[in-house]
Amino acid sequence: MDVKSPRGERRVTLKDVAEAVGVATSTVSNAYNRPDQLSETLRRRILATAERMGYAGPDPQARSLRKGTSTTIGLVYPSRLSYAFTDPMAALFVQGAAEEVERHGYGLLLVGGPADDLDPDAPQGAPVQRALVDGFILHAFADDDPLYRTALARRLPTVLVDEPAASDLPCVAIDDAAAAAGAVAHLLALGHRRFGVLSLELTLDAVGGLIDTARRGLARYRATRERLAGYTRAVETAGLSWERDVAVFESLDNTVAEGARGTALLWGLEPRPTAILAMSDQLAFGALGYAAEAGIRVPEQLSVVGYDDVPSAARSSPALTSVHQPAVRKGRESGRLLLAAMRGEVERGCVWLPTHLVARASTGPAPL
Amino acid sequence: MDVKSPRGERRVTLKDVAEAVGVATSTVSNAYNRPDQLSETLRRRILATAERMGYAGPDPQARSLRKGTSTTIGLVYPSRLSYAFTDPMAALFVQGAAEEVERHGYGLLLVGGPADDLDPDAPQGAPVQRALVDGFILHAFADDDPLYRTALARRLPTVLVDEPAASDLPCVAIDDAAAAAGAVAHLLALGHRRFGVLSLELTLDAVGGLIDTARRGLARYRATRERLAGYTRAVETAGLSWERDVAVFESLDNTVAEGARGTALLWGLEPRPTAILAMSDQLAFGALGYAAEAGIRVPEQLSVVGYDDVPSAARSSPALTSVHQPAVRKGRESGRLLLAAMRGEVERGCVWLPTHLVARASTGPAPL
DNA sequence: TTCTGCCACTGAATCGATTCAGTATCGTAG
DNA sequence: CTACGATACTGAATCGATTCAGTGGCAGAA
Repeated sequence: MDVKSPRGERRVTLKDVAEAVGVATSTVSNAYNRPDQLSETLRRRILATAERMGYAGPDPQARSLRKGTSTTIGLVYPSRLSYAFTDPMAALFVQGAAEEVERHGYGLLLVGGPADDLDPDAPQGAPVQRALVDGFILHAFADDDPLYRTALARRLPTVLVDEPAASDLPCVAIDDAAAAAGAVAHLLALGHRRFGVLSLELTLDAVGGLIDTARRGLARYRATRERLAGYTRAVETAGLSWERDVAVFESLDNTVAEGARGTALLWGLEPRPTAILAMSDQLAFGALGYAAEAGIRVPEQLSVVGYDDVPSAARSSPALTSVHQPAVRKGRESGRLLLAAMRGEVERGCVWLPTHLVARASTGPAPL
Repeated sequence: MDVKSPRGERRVTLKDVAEAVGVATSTVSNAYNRPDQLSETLRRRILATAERMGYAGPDPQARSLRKGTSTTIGLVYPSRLSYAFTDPMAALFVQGAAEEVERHGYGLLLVGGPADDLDPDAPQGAPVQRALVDGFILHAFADDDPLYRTALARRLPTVLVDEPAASDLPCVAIDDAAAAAGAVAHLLALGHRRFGVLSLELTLDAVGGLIDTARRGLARYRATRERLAGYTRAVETAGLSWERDVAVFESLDNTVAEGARGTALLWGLEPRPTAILAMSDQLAFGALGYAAEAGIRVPEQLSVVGYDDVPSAARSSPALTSVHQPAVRKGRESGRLLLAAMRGEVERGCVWLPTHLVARASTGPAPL
């Protein structure tokens, strides 16, 4: 009947221990949680009995219900978790968030979107509805992602990352438009006049491939939207045309393979771009990979600018020029803001983190 | 009084909704969990009322207590989480574990060791004792880590990763000794006769720096121990001396900086090693970094072999020769085994995953 | 008409702890 | 000798749901 205990032994509870020792359940509870409330001798006796009986300690679930807290914070990704972690950026962000929350005794629960190929007898409902957490960090949602509303419906303290469009919730972000414009400025200064953009997904159901000007305005992810806006502004300020001089490839996911595929398409255009603006280092690595494979010399024939500046960008060959953003700190700030919100300290407005361009060997003067 | 609701409105419960609609609580519960148990009209009315009252849905904590499950699995690291995630390997492992468990509707809770610089009024006790999970994946513990016992004391289904020494629990691992020996064999074939090892921590309280032969035998982490054994075997089989021909640097943590520091020390030895055996790619990147900085030509003057073969190893300059291990698959297998164990399917013995050496540009013939 | 079976819903027990007001005991001070 | 304050422990209420054995009503069959 009971699958969990094949031997049929019912699980030992605090009550069992209390009966065995001959004290009230409250006393056993105190033995674990408030040692000052009972004599040291009794406490030792209780703990020894518990040990002997195989009592696993106060059940976290019961405690959690009674105390009204789970000392866990939820980190929510719009996609499947396994997609979120294909980019080392994700690890850096987690590192920062973990650093902040674990210092305050909190655990970090990774929560993904609903899976499509779900095991038929898996529990129903979105993971975000079932998550045992005291607060949420919502990471880079599309404006119209239904999961976003579902998460907010939990009415828990919440922090938004890269998604300050919506509302009066605390948030953490970078000035993506300015950062993107900076990347263009760098290339303009090197004489580039024709660009290829390797874009992240624009919408929940990304189409992928080279996209027309109309679709460029449809981005539902704030970061993507802002970066495109930044590119546009910088390009047009320089007297160039966003439509004529910039080709945009929308990738289906943030992977090296997609970056390579996009670069192949962009390189096949006529006239061909002299520089690639990638929205992540993963995509940029794909560009470098395709170039190496196709015998295109970087930066002599093609310049490449990444985005994020993950640690390995400095080690690639050629070393990748990239827009640096403080990933670990982003995680830390998210955690900090959430913990503050949970203490009831309302922090209004966004925390804007600085970025800067790191010029390395993957960019150079435009070819004639 | 109630910090969570600054406006003083008590939180809305299922009972409140039931009263408002005029039905039993069980009916409201059914409206959420068993739609077939009530008429569609009543269900709609209940859901609408709940929405209007600002009911956040059945409380996960209460549900969790009642149902006796949390649909969450815990991924436990011996150190602080923020240390675990300094290596991209960690992200790949998480990716695999997440892929497997989220497909079955489970969440993934990251659990770290107890923090030292803890916030004074953080909840007491190790996070592992408070974790709201249905099972544990224990990642690369030292044999004598007390946290290990604490985790087992929870008496939950458990899977061990890189730690099959202990017991009859299901586990996932690679043949570290053979893999390490393979790295040595590659270098021997290239004519190398004098080696420097960049080792991971040997014990919970690592000392760091160059270590003597006695300490080499003290490794408490299975992976580290096995790799050292593999190096030893390969070196001695070739007629060389483990003590005379191999210097070992123990790093304090798995970072590029430590790899560089270790390489500097090894390079300063007399006679100097012609090849570096690193126990992680992070350490190996440190070796490459130091070499570049010190003007040491790789592989002409010094060969470097990494371990793990993370994706960026293929992109470094020079491209890193490394022992490949299937990190994502390791995560997947861990998840799979744990879910099986939770279903009561006992799988005996370890799952051994294959490794292979990937030779790239960072290794070459030994200098004369 | 009576019986059977189904549908839609109810009530109470239960999950395993924590909390807090309250009681008994005892040493000490007045 | 009484009163008082500590100290050590008890008992019952409570957290917010889920579950399951009922109950009543109604349609269709006998």
